[in-house]
Amino acid sequence: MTSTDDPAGTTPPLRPTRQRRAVTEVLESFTDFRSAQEIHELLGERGETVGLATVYRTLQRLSEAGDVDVLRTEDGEAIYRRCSDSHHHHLVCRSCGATVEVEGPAVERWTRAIAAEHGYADVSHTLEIFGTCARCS
Amino acid sequence: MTSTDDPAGTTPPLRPTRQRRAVTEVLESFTDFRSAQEIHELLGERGETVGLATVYRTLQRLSEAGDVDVLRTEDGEAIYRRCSDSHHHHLVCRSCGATVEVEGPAVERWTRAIAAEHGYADVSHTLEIFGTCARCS
DNA sequence: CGCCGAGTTGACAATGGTTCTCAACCGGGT
DNA sequence: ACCCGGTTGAGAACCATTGTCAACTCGGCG
Repeated sequence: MTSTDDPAGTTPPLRPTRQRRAVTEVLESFTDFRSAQEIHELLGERGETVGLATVYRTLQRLSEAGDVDVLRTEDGEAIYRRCSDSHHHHLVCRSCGATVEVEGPAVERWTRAIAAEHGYADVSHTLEIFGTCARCS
Repeated sequence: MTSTDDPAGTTPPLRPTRQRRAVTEVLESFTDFRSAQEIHELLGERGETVGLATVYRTLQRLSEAGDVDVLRTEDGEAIYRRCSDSHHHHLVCRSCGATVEVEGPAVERWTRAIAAEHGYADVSHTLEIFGTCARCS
């Protein structure tokens, strides 16, 4: 739809720079989703100097390449995490934010089936459940 | 966690003004998701003069009240639609954006069950499936 | 019927995440 | 060592969304 195509096959070279390495390394240091700005801070704490713009650009590349998953928080912020950890979803309380991590083989199977049915390959998905927790209702 | 509480019980009165009526009417005129700005334009086309800020505020109230569903586009824009249409999810091609609407009673049941199991009430969820469509792979 | 107070509105400023710009820089093939 | 194109960083630019605040409206009351 945009110009994200790649007639040749793979995207250009992609040079392994200090900054890119730093970002992918930090991505290894946590397993949940973090915003670009948080990642930028983590880099700072590590003593790595990487421009915020670069963090955004790198994260963008990585997500295009399918190396990181991207999600949007309720207020529109983008959050990232490296792909393929124990895959799970979140059950979040709308009013107090309490979160429970849940798994469901059935859903995993279902999404794969649906995707296959429509000819989609290399499937992934995001699923968030919202509700009011016992304490808040 | 935020200040979205309501010690009294229900949110204040909520006056039925021309603007609010206009917004809910426009919401009836389409069944898919539209951005606040698009809704604002639609209002203009209808000859209704409603401030953009008011559209945002109204949409916010409506979503808090559970009268409209909110979603985030991939680039962080919020899109709205009045609730309770045939509930469905999207299967999106990562590379060309081609989208298919899919349904799955099983998932609906599963999310409700999981939520109940953890004591969460008033459940809703978001689910997006990503993959590479036949044409792109 | 006119008056009043709280809820609402609209024009505009302010926010804040994300992207763009562009000159300086760096990696690596020759 | 040299060059060229990909990369970076600082800051400006974007743009959706929210805050501000004086003017306005609804609806109950005297």
